[in-house]
Amino acid sequence: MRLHNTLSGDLEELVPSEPGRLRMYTCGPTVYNSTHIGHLRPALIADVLARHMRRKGLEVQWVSNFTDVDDRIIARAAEQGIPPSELSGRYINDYLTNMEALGIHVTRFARVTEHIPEIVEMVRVLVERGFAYPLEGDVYFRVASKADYGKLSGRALESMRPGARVDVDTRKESPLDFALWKGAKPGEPSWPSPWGPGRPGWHIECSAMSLHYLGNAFDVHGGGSDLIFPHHENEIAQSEAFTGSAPFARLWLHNAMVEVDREKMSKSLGNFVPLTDLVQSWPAGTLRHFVLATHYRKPLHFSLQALEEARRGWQRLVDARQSWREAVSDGAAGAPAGPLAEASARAARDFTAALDDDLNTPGALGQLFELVRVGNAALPNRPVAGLGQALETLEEAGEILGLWQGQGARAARDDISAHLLDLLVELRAEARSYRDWSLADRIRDRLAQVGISLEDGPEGTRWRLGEGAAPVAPARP
RNA sequence: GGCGACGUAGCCAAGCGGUAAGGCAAGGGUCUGCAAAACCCUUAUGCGGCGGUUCGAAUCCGCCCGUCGCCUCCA
Repeated sequence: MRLHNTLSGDLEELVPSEPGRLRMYTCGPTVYNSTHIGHLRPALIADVLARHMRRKGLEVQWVSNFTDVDDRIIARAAEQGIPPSELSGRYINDYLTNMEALGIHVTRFARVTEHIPEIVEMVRVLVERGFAYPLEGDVYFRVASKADYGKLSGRALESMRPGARVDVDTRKESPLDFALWKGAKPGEPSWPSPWGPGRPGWHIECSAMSLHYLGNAFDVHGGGSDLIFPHHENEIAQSEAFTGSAPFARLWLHNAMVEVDREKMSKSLGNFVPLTDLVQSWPAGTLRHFVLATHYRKPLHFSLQALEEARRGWQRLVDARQSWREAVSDGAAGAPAGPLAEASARAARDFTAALDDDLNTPGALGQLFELVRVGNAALPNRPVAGLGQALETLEEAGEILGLWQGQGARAARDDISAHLLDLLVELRAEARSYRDWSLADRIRDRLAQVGISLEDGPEGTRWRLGEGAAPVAPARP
């Protein structure tokens, strides 16, 4: 498959350096605040990439991180009068809970505080080789020591405006030099090091942990586009200085930002909805559909209306899957041939081709909707030739996108509630046979109030769980 | 000021040189006790603007306009 590589600016064929195994690292959150859709996007994109590659038969090793020691974590913990580890633990838990609900499974999460020795060793080597220098308990990376600094973000050293947004630290050799290690101030969490007690700077953790778990020159490194500079630029500089070889990562995958009212959603702007609120109010499949309906390199516009539209579109796919499943288990599937079988083969092929083309999830979704239209149209005339293939295609493709996430439990038909529902449907059918429309409508209306919809068809009444969505609005700064 | 991404119908969104997928919304119809769901039909001579290359451009090139991001907090 082809993916856009930020390093080259071009689409490149993704060929794992180690046959049969894809090594991937994505930057996770700095855990000082709640998880939001902006954090979901890179994780979900990597998740779909992982599912797609696994379907191709590759083993995928996906590592992500929690930056759990940082200035803001320390500051917020102090505000709240709790230890930094308690604050970071809370938000790590928040992130993991949401990822689990959304069906995103990282192979390994790495926490900075659990990899201090690797980080210290890396900094030590960088100092030893002249790429970094200690300064009053801190250690800084010497940007001037790397001739190719700026190659990821396309910047020339002299073009940057030091101090544009942050005060320049005049002690440093160059304003662009960045901290690998920060000496501890009183009361701050710290670890021993050759330069005195301190903690890692912002960028070094990703280098140390990705190299530790994945080795050098791994296949894909991903994250939000706001990390290109300085975070990923600095990761490249220090990693390649440390290993003495390039590339540190072969392909750099960056997603565009999630926006609210044409403005980036971010923790610092405060215009975000905690992901937990969304996960509680919307089906996981809806949220996945919402994010995947926009190509990862385009800005994603967040709004409740957009979410509701995503929910309706997604519901169409879920409904088709459900009615096809029922038809197949009723023995309505016909011969594995004919127009629907052909449409299924075409949809499966084009779905895969779309994902192969720079992870074109919107195009892939379009293929599924097209298949649903053809399949639904064929459904009334039984037996339905090709229905088996259509269902299989829909199931598998939906699985790669994770659209069925969380559906299993909701749709369970073998619990007490389901039996009670069947009883109500039965009683209502009796009322209908007496043409007692007011009673029939009352049952339907009351069930609708609790989120269950009844649909009368030629073969009886179907019930399904609707999705009541509680309103959730983004906070404004 | 520099670097980068992007600009397609009312909204969202594919398209990567061969004559505009798909979703949502809207209108009409079939079905239904009424609904819902489903299906059928309708909705861009047009792809930010102006030039250029080409037999042919939403797709390639140039300039301009606009939006967003980054230029040491950010996914």
